[in-house]
Amino acid sequence: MSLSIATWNINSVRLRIGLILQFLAEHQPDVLCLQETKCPDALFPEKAFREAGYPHLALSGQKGYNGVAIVSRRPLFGVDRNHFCDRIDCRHIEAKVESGQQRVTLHNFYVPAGGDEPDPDKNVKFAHKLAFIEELTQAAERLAQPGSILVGDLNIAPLETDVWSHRQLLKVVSHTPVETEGLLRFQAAGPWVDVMRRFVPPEEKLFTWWSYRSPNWEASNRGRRLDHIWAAADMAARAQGIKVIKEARGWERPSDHVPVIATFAEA
DNA sequence: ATGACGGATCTAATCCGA
Repeated sequence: MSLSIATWNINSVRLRIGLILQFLAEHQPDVLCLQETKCPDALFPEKAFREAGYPHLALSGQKGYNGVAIVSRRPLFGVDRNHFCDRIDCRHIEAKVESGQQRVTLHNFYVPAGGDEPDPDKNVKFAHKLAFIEELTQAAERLAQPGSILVGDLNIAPLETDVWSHRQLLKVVSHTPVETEGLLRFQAAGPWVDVMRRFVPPEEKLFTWWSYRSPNWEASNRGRRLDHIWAAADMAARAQGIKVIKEARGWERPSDHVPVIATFAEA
């Protein structure tokens, strides 16, 4: 038996409920963590998930922006929402799910994008992003307890091979040194294991996001790895593999992010 | 060669994403 966890920045859960149902039918993850749901909880398409076999929901949504959700085939326990940078902006939700004899804690994050200008003195959005990562680092020990998995759109591509051109993206928000070093400090503070890179060597390019603005996303392949699955050491030891569902970028009216699935052996 | 797009919102132009 195994536990499979998927993460997907869906860019509107209501607009793309059809694509989500297709993904769930094809890949049948036990749990799906969504970001950018852009949907108040009262309007979440609960019925569609229930009918697809995912009746257990943990929601933190708001109108128009941000929003995270955990949908599950298995019951969810201990749902909680953390807030960062003194804002209530629906960027974290956590829940526990039964896995063998234990309960696994899932943290689902949507880290601020950070705007265009990578200078915190000129751009308050970038300052917010850096402060958010810093607060996560302060909370790392609490978040990364044994039995924990962290997923989500972290909006940072930390390794050189996490972007199509390391050199050309060094001054582009998502791959600047202050961000990548900050994210790696947060990871080390857990410590968290980068589960995707356990299975895809760091020498190999690996992307989860391709801009809408490139008409020819597949041929030009100017992607970035912005979505991540991390695990505490005990869970990382149980990781069996990951899948990046790249074909989802080519579906009708797609999200600009694709789903990532990780599978863990049951304790 | 970082936008040529695409989403949500007080449907029209604006904010946002990264």
